[in-house]
Amino acid sequence: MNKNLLTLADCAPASTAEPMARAKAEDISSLLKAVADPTRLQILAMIAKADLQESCVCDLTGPLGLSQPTISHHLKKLAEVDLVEKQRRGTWIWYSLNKVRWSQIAQ
Amino acid sequence: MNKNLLTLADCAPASTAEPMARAKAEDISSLLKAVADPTRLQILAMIAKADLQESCVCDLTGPLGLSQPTISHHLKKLAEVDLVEKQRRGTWIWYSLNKVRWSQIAQ
DNA sequence: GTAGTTTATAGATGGTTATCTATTTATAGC
DNA sequence: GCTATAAATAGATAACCATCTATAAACTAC
Repeated sequence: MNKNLLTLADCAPASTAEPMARAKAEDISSLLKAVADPTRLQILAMIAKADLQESCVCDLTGPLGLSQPTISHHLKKLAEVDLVEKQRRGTWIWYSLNKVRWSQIAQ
Repeated sequence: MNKNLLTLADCAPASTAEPMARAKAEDISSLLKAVADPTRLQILAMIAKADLQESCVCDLTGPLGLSQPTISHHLKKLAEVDLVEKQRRGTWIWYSLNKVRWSQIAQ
């Protein structure tokens, strides 16, 4: 591909390099997908601001105006990519940010 | 919410703080959604590695194994959030990373 | 055990999206 | 003008996903 002249050369790839491995792209994508939801961003922000930086499901339903199963669903998505951790204490389950994971991501 | 005792107190929000504004969460989310696709990640990586760090649509179809309209669709998504810029030079349209935008995002 | 509370799961539904084929638009060279 | 090529757009389709209601599971207190 000639970038200097406006000739109609064949449009061959500019680089012979392989594209980023699909598996790696999908790995990064799955992490980003987990965060690329406005409700989950709000959940993460709420956990970060909460006392002891942890929240239970019932802390989040009211302020976010969503049902309990919906909040559970979002927390599960965040836990699947290790962005949050859960810890049961009695009746409640406390969700917190997985700081090891977050510092990894910050690279 | 009492975190020290296992009493069945009412489950009031731990913090009286408002959740992150929905509009802000949706803004961030739309940017992340644009990047949270494996094909678009591959496209960005290919542009970054290309000569002069720019690619045309036909540079990408072959290596990624996708049709021309599909690549155009993905580039449009990336352009909508200003992650890539387009510049026509004759028959081809060259896509490059919007470096101002990327450095903004790096914060 | 029963009753009450918190969270998870199952199933349904409407909206979004990644992909394709077919077509149109824009440009270059004749 | 006509032909060829690059990219965008339109329309269709299948997969995915955020949300709900209803139900189950786990735990506490009695």
